Amino acid sequence: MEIKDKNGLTEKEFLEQYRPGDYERPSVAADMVIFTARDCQEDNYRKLPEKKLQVLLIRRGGHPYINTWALPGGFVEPDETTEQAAKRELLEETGVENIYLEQLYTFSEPKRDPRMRVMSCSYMALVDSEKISVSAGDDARSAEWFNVSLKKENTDVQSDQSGFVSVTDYALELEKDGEVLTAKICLTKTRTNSGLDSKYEITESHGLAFDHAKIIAFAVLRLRGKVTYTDIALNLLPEYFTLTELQQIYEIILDKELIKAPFRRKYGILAQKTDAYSKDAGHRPSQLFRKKWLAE
Amino acid sequence: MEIKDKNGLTEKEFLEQYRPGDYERPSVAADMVIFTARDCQEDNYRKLPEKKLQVLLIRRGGHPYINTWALPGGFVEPDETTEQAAKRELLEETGVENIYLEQLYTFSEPKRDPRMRVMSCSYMALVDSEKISVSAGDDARSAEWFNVSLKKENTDVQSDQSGFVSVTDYALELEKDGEVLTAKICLTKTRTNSGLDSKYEITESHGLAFDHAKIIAFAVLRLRGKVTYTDIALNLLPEYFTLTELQQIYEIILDKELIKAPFRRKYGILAQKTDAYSKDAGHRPSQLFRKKWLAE
DNA sequence: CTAATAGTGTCTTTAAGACATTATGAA
DNA sequence: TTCATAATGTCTTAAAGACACTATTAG
Repeated sequence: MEIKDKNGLTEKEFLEQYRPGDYERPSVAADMVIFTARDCQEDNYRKLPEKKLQVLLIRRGGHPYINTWALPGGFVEPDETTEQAAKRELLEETGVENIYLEQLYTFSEPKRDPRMRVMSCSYMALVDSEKISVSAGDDARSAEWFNVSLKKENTDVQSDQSGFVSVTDYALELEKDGEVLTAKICLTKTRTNSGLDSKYEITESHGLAFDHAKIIAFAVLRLRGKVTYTDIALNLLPEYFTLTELQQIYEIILDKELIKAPFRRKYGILAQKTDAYSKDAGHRPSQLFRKKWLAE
Repeated sequence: MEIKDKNGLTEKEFLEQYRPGDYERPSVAADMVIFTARDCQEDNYRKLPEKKLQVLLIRRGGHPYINTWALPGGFVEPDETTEQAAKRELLEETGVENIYLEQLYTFSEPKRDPRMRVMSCSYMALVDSEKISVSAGDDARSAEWFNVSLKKENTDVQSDQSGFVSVTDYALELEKDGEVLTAKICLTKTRTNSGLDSKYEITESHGLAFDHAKIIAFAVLRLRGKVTYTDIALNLLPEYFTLTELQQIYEIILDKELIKAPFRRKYGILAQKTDAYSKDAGHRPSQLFRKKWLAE
């Protein structure tokens, strides 16, 4: 009981005679925003090291955007999914496998790459600093970790009867050993009666290739949005950690200080007590915990 | 002060001589899950009409998947973004413009289309039923609204020291005038110590083309996830509505009953009182409200 | 009057925010 | 002993859940 189409072909026959048309197709790349959280040096032996949120960038050796910094990524091969491409790139770039990976957004502005049309299916990866340090330097390319800061600069809301337009400017700053890359991203939300337009625009970008400032800002905002209602933050911690470290992770992602007691009440459920303690801290030792992922 | 690359070319010279390689590229389509919420008939003159969440599907007239139902969508043209393609298709399919549109996910399994490689950049659109009824039938193609139901069937969690595997089965049911399309989607989350894999698989699909059951399930879950902390639900309502209608929208999205008083406390802020009232209701009339979008 | 929804009051339970107190170990 | 962090107690405030009560209309 094969169904035939208007040309009298079965599905099998149709597929055998099918030839793809010769129209223009885009290239598709998988680009990654790889985050980690790392301790900075602390001069005072009593003080805990401060943590910084970092992102991995690669120095471009050729045109376009020569000598600027870009997100790791590469083209999706014919026989792999975008996710497989991202995992492959991640392994090549950092030597790590089996880490948290989440698709972010597909950027498709026709002119985002001056060479030709390249869509970017972007991913966010989270990796703990211990894994990274093991495999650092596997690749000869100059990949470097930059401290990330994304701050809301000002918001302008104009509303009337049928909706509103809100314009928010974000300042992105990436820093490594004194080298600072900056960009400004403007998020415009236009809301009419039944209808919303959300548009990210790069208004300034220094030292970053393509539209990667936008992708990084998007990733930071996604991470910020998810951290309070998921267990995503655990992915930035090594196997054993203290509750203060867990809190530090939240603080660098949300870019604000949190109060200890309620933090532990809320997020303590993400940690499983062990009977080990931190040592040589210059103050009272802290109990070590392991990850306790939320079920769901 | 033009920077030259290793071949001594400036960026401008490089771009002028650049020729894209002749490797295989995927086609990219924009597919849409268009939701609306519509009243069903009610026999009892006293009772309020029940609302149903509906999705727009198009009957396929040719191979592959002939005579099954598919999401509206089409290929992305060389000079447009995926979002512009989605908006164009939306206008062609439903005659409506200027509605809520949100990118969902890019599906890229190499064999998801048996003809050739087609990536699907999927979008979710929300439209109020009044807009739709005006423009219904613009297109000669058989596009129809199906009632949607997505239910979690059972979850199996196996956890050990280093993580867990959770397997959840969802049953998707789409119904129109007695015609029922069904599918089962299995969501497997594999969590190892630092590492998460989320995989959607279609284990059964009757009457739906391609991997569209997966895309629809993804959209319903996204809508469910966002409805409690955004004002997204307002997009499914016409200009004037009652608070009970607002509550009905939440109930059909979340697929559970809500209690009136706390619902109004929480979501009443999304509505602006007018001095009009509903009429001919067979019971006490209700005050009409307009949308009051959240600032942010 | 009746059936059904509209609209609001309030009690209980739970969570969040803010701050204070005590404990502990290395130099 | 001192400093800085660890760990926990508790008071206040705000939100969520549950349910009850009164109001109002068409038929």
